[in-house]
Parts: sequence; C-alpha cells; structure tokens
Amino acid sequence: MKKTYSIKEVADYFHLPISTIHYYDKKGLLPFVSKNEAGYRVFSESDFGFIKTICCLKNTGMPIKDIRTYIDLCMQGTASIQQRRELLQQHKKNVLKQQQVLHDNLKEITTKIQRYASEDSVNIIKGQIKFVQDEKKILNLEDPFK
Amino acid sequence: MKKTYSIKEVADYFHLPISTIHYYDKKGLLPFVSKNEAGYRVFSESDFGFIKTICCLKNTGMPIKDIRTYIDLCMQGTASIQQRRELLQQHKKNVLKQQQVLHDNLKEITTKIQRYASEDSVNIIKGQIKFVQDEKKILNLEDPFK
DNA sequence: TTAAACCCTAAACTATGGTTCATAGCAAGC
DNA sequence: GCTTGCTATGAACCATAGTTTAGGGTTTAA
Repeated sequence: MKKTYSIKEVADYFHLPISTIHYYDKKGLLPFVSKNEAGYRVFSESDFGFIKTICCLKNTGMPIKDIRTYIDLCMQGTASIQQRRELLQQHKKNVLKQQQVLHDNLKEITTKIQRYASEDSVNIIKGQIKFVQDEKKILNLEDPFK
Repeated sequence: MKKTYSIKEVADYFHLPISTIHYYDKKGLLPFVSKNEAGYRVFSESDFGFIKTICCLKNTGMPIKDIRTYIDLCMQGTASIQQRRELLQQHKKNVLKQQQVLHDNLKEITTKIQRYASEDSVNIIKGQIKFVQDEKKILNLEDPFK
C-alpha cells in the first residue's frame, strides 16, 4: 500500500527544518507537492525523489533561483530534456571548479598545519615574524606584532 | 629595493574589489596594514602573504569571524601556535567534509546528465513521469505534470 | 472533549558578505 | 592652479538563504 508523508516526516528524513521546506515551497521549488482539504502538504514517495535532487543541487552550491529553473523544466516533461542537460552540465562545471579550489587551498592549509605541528614550529614562526618586522622597518611602517 | 603597494594594486593582484578590502579591514582582518600620513593604506610584500592566507580560508568557506580569530592569533606571535594549529585542523576537517559532499553529489549530477544525454532519454523521462503520475493517481493527488 | 501535537500563512526578522553612496581629502600631470 | 584619478570614512543599501513570530486551524489520543 502506497503511503503519504507529512511535512515533519519529510523534514526529518532530509534533516531539514520545516521552515526551510516552507521557504522552498514559497520559492517555487516544490510545485509537485499536493495539499489536502485542510491545506496540509501531502508528500508522496516520488516527491522524495524531487526533493533529493533539490538537496543535491543545493549541496553543490546552486542558488535557489537556478534550482527553481531546473524544477520548472522538469515539470514541463520531455520537451525540456535538452535544457535540463545544459543546465546540469554548466552546474557540473561549477562543481568541478569548486573541487579544484578546495583541493588547491587544502594543500596550503595542510602545509600550515604541518608547520605549526613541527618540532621546530617556534623557530619557523619566529623567522616569519622577523621577516615581517624587518621589512616593515625598512619601509618605515608600523610593526604589526606590537 | 623594497616596494610598497596601494590598495588598488592589492585589489588587482587578488582579483578583489577595493570595497571588499575596505570591508575586510573594517572586520579586523587586516591589522597588519599600515597607513601613511594621508590616511592611505600602505601594503608591503609580507602583507600579501597574510592576504593570501585570508583568501585561502575564505575560499574554503571559513566565516569572516573565524578568519579574524586566526589573524588575531597570528599577531600574538609564537604563543598562539597551538591554538592556530587547532583552528586550522578543525577547518581542515570542514574542508574534507565539503569535498566529500561535492564528490557524492557530483556523482548524482553526472548520472542525471548521462540520462539526459542518452539515446533513449525521452523514454527514460517518460517512464519517470508515468511513475509519478501513477503514484499520484493512486493516492488521489494532483498530477504535477498539468 | 479537551490537551498536546501538528500544520498553515504572512510578515517581520536575522545573519552573512559584501556593495553603493555621499562627502571629502590627497596626488599627478598639464 | 586645475582637472582627473585615487583614496578615505560612515552609513545606507543589497542579495541570499533562511528563521522566527503571530495568529489561527486540524488531528489525535487519553
């Protein structure tokens, strides 16, 4: 027997506050959700699929506006397949760029941590401070290390 | 001969608007930057190192407040090495989590793109739509595909 | 049958990370 | 000396993504 779900069940499942689901609905992200006679939202299994996609796009940094565009395309049926593909391909490029940025900057962070964790961290940092102080002195600028 | 740099030169170098540098300064991220008699900010080479770090933390999603904490620790000299390491180690965990999230969701996006790009995309999508429509019908809910 | 738990909307509010504007002081070239 | 361009500050403004509040219906279980 097919079941329906309340907003609370959906919220718990996706670890989203109910208020966020309200917000997404207001922003047009949930046009597929029905309401009962009392005006309560009624979610079906297939709605979970859509919402999972919404979370996927949100988790990869797509703005609400663009998610809405994608969902709107989905509701237009097969005619929008091409556009959906283009939208996701562009988004995939963005995600790959994000990965690159994270990767590159993670290296720097790791390097710094290693410096701080090294045996000789105090001397390394002292050296850095001295470098800054010498440079500032030569340029007649304030010593930022008081 | 050591050189100094104007805010515009720094902005161009880091691809940041001048207004953002003002904003960062106001938020306490640039305590190491001096000013000349006219009140103009004067940047030295070593300031570029600090700003590079700020960008690195910003690019990996660290909030301004936490970047400020880190910079403040840096200005305290060698006494704060332990705290700096802990702060960066925690941040590194966050970055790794972000990478995980991007990785997992990218897989889903790629799958969808492949579906849309497939020979048989129209039939696949038709099948999905039919599944939704059947389910909604059984549950006596509106058909979201008009 | 009534309290507790749940759901609704609209509107106001919040947080974050800036950007823009108004006003004005400095600097460089002609 | 004057215009153009760079810089400064403070305050107002903006976009994004929600969260909270107020006021009011609904459902359920004892």
